[in-house]
Amino acid sequence: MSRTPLHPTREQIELPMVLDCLSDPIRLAIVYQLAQQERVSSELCCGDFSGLAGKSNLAYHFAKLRECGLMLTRVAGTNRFMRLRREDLDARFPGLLDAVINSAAKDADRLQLWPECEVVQGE
Amino acid sequence: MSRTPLHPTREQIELPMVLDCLSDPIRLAIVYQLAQQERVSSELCCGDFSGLAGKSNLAYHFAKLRECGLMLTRVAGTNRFMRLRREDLDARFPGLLDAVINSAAKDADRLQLWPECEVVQGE
DNA sequence: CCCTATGTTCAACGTTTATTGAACTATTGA
DNA sequence: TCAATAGTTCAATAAACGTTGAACATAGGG
Repeated sequence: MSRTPLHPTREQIELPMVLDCLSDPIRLAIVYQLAQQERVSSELCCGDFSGLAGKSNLAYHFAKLRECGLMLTRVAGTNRFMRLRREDLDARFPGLLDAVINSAAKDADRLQLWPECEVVQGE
Repeated sequence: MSRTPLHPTREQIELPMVLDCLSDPIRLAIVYQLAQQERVSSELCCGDFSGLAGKSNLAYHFAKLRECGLMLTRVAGTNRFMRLRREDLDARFPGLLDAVINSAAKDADRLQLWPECEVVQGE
């Protein structure tokens, strides 16, 4: 198990890859939930997304999100804590992430985004 | 040849499909060039994109762009004139199209977007 | 009326993608 | 030390995707 997963530098983040990454419903849901966590400046770990797909399938989507530069993974013991690369994304593509997240929020029921049901944390 | 291609209604436009459509470099270039034409409120026809790919490949991408609700095709004689569905997209996903187009403009060289070279019109 | 220009449709192809379960690695706590 | 927990990696599969060329449809100009 590699200790610290590879992430692209800010300048290596490419628009088509980001859009492709966001176009998958499961990955969009992950990004959406991470965006909700931003507001309380906390992180989520893999297990918090178990409502979206199976473990190995989630690992696949996490890798995609990491490789395209959308999120950052921090290894802490047996957990992986994740957060959006907000600053890098806003610098490279101003307004894009917010537009996507707000659009997703508008269609939350259609996209089956119910973060408040899945994300239970705080204990 | 069907007289008027099918387009989704405004409400049928889905975020993941739009993002997926925009994630292909050729389609992103098409959308980018259509956005440039918006500013002089004119349309482009298929032949104007011949620098991007072969005819049948372009037809494939045009169909995708139409089916996901990104653009509108108007049949006029032997030509097809196309334009962005700006109003519908802004209504469904506020700020998204502009964010994508501005981000693409920032990376114009990396994405090989050179509309002023390809799009020669006005005669 | 034919010929040309414009664009679509179709079949074929190789590639990439998402999803699954099983095997694996690493860390923590008893 | 042993077992449980958290997550990754791998191989296999089926579906979707992008690209190509050939055939086709349609409209307009000589």
